[in-house]
Amino acid sequence: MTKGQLRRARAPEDKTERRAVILRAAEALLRRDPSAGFSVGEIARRAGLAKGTVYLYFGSREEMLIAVHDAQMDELFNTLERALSKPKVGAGTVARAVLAFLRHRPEFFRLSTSCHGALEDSVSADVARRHRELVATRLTGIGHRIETLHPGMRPSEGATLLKNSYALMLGLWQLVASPLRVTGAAPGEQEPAALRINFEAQLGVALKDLWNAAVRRGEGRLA
Amino acid sequence: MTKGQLRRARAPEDKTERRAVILRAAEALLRRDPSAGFSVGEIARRAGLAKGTVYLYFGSREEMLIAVHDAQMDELFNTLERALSKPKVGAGTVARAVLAFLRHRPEFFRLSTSCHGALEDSVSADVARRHRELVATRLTGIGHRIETLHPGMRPSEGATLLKNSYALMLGLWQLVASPLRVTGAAPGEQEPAALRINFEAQLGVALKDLWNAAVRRGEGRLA
Amino acid sequence: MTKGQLRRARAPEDKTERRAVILRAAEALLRRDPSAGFSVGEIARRAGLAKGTVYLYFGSREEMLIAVHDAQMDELFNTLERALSKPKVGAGTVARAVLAFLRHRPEFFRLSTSCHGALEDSVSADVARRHRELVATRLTGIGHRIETLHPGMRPSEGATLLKNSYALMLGLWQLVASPLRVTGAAPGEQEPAALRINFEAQLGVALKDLWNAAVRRGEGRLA
Amino acid sequence: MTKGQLRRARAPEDKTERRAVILRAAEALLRRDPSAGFSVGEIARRAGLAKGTVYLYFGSREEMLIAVHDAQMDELFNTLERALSKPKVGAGTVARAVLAFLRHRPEFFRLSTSCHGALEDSVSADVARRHRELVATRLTGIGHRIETLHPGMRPSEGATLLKNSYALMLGLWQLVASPLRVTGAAPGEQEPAALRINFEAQLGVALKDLWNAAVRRGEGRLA
DNA sequence: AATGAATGAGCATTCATTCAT
DNA sequence: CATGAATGAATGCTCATTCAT
Repeated sequence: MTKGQLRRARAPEDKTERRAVILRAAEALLRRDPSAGFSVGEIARRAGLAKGTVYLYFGSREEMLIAVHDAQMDELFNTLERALSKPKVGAGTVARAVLAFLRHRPEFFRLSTSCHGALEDSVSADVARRHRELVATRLTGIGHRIETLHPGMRPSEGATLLKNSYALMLGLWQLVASPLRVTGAAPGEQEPAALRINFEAQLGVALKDLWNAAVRRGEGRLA
Repeated sequence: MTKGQLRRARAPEDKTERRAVILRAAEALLRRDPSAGFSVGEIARRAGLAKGTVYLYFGSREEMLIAVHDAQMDELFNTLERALSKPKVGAGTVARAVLAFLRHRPEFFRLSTSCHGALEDSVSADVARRHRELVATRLTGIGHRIETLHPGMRPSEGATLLKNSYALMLGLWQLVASPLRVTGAAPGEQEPAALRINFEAQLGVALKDLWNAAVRRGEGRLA
Repeated sequence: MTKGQLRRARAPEDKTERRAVILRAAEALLRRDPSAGFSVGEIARRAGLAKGTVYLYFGSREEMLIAVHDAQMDELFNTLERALSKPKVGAGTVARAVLAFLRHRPEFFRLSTSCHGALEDSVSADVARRHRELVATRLTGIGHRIETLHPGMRPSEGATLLKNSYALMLGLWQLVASPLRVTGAAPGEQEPAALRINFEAQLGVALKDLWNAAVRRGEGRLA
Repeated sequence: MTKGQLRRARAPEDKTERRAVILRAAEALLRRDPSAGFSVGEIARRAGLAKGTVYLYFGSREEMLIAVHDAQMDELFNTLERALSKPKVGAGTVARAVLAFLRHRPEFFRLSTSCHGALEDSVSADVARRHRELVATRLTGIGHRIETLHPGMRPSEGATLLKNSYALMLGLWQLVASPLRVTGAAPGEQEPAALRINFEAQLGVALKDLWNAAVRRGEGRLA
């Protein structure tokens, strides 16, 4: 008495597609329902698959989360690369690009945080390594591009700048952006002013500070 | 079926002490055993108490975690204040102070991350508010101190600088510091170079960039 | 650091009073807060005593509940005796008296039900016996009175009539009276008509049926 | 860590059967071991299933109890219907049928009492409604049958009679029947005579009283 | 390949009862 | 006598994972 049962994925491309369906469902769940813990069961339901099927494509719940995260990071890196190809790039351009990305992927940092936990305990060394290599490769690549744009920069300073920028965003999000939609905030209740900041504005300014400092350091060496 | 049973905490000081014992146990668990999920049972065991006893001092597991976090944040803020009272403070001084703190509290950011999750769902609005107020108060206070040290700074720019600094640390930790002790890292296995950075060095530089940029902005206004 | 600590009950009458205070608190709790399970802690709180103190006066939670129940049964029996002393008693008089009692002791049957469970498992044979003897004594006494009023009745038929009456009330309450205030009954939601009866009216009629049948049986013998 | 693991219930009939297995286990537990609280764990053990499996078939412990109760009520109602189809039915026939039922389902009223409590707090409004509708439907149906048998009866008087009968049984059971098997009744120990009644005899007489009174009321109207 | 029933370890939480103070 | 801190067994429930079909 099997139910709707999707067409079986026989060809490799079908399998890739099936994998993607699951990832999309996971992403959507993360985005849509912040509270309802992302259980495998719920993800399967949204993907229109049975729970067991998910395990044909992912070794564990955590691997799946990491796969979603990897895909999103890839998107983010692509966004960055596009931004950096524009003429007259500066911290402003980059910040705008990133913020646009975040607006469409509001779950990005939540997921990032979850994955970080997963990488710590429940994931095979292999999966963890693959993930880190992906990040490293892209960081280095884009870092080089930045170094090219700013001749005085030393090798790896570009990647460092990127890491700092990413860190700033992630930390800032955790510190201030997310609490805004917290705990059914009694109507009329307010965040303390010291925390009630404009995530985007503050991020923009801080990114510029990091970026300009790095650029200037490079220019200093040239002079 | 009484076991060892600690001396009963009758006087208020005793109770405060008992509370502290639990918090210390939780802290230690967090620090020592990164994998073993911090269950109430395990914390109680380490505190030498029965599980039920913990619930005499904390309304729920999450409240307890938040209390640990609050205490650690307080420590961090105190560290900051001490650093800021020194003559000739600069980003370097602050960075050194913070790094020293983190070396003794390596679990700090893991806990911070956990609490962030807890604040999102499982905690009473009241507890959440109290926590945020604590943070806000200290941020504002220390922010003022910074503003005083740098006359050109505008009100709240000090707190903003602090938040950015905190965010940077938190994000950087999540990005690079913690993975270093991951999953029984197969001996000989190496982090990709692009990630295998010196957390402390990078944090120091980035903090300085943020700090100097803020200071300079202030000085610009004075001139 | 003992708190308000009531004056110690030294004299026997003080002890009796202390016992009564606890019973009253338990009763009030039962009456007022139908949901909040009657925990020993809550009862102690309402009595203005510490939990341990309660255990000085009652061997266990169940003993306490039974004591409350015994007291209430005594009241009910007194009510009955008063009703039976009136001229021209009939089922109507009795029913009215009982219903008046229930209106002031709406928790009566809930408690009765609880105690029944307690008697089954968690109470010492001694306490159970004492309880049953109390009931038996009063039933027999009042039964005799009824038999006196209706000359044709055989010995013990009075008590039997009483037991049937009590049973009818108890069962009817459980079947229909209590559900009326159930589960936040969605506004507009209605009990099925077959259940939505008037407890008092139905009880009145049924009691009369039992009563008249018994009386008539007696009269038949006389004729 | 798979144990014996029953054959999986794939077809709907299998699932129904599995559900029934659980219900039977719960029933048996209720019947056999009056003391051992009916925990979900124990029921699962007796059903030869894992705890989690039970939750595939019932939303909560209370839902399960209510399901058992519903099934037993259904049985009782069927018994009643059968009794009422016999020629020359009277209270005696009905009483005998019911008593036969109770002899095979001695746990019936204990469960009834438990469910009553559950319906008050811990059950979803939906489940509660479904239960009450079941009862209402059957009561009305059988009530009609009674009304048909006794032409003078008014609509709903049949159902009322049923409710009174049920109430009488339930109350009588609670008052006298169950205590008989109490707390390891010290050998030689006796119930007080006033309580040591013959449940069946007393119930039979009282039911007849109620029944005859109702019937007579109808006949009175016809005359 | 896909399914989804079954599993069972894991965990937070409650509360009657005890006993040191 | 009174207190209330401490206890810890008991229990309902979740959910990632497995595997028979």
